[in-house]
Amino acid sequence: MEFIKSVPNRTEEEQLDLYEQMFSALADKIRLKILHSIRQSDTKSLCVCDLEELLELKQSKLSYHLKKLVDANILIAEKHGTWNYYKINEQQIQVVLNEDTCCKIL
Amino acid sequence: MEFIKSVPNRTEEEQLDLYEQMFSALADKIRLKILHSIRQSDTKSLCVCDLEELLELKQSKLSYHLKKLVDANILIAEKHGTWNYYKINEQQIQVVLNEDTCCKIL
DNA sequence: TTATTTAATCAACTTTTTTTGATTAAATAA
DNA sequence: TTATTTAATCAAAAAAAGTTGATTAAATAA
Repeated sequence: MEFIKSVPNRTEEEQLDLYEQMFSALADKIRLKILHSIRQSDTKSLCVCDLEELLELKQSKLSYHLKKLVDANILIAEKHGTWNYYKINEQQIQVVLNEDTCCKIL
Repeated sequence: MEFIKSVPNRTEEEQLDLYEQMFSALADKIRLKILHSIRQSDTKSLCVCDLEELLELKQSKLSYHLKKLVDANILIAEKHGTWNYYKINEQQIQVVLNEDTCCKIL
């Protein structure tokens, strides 16, 4: 439960933290490939086991990288039964990248 | 893995390397502050000693971070006598960021 | 109930990145 | 010439990020 409190504007330091986290999340080939794979998928959403096959990476490694992207709010996780599906948070990615750049990269 | 070829004659793996390097260069508070300082300066160009004063960082640390930005082609170095001036390579930064994002961040 | 599947998390380890003070080099001034 | 200034580079240490196989938990199937 979140109450609307007088949340002060983000300080510059907090803003910097945010951008640093976003860029860090994008600064890795595996994570760029994950985003690209999700982008190109039919449902715009993939589970860990899909990515395991597609990228030929082991589960624990994928979970590690997925967490980085979720923490940066670039991916959103949705649980369906035993599966955990990940989709791109388009709004968040556009905080940093414009649509063109986005298309070019992901 | 298919990327729209903005830069011809590069393999997909090379493209990924390039974006990884760009994002890595931006994924650091000190380096974002360096870019911001240069952006806000009168001449859009600063030397190491200017940055030493502005950001209160020691010379060797600054040189390390400036090198990262130069290697990623985000900064351009110009030697004038004993001084080394750094300016932003606007074209390169726009490979990743659009103008709005650029203004928002730097 | 137990067995299986999916995926997060953990701890140990490896690799990469960053920091630090010292050294070096190049340009200029005395 | 020597001294000074500016800044790159180096090597050692510290810190952070990434990898790995094992364990755990939660959902579902048998």
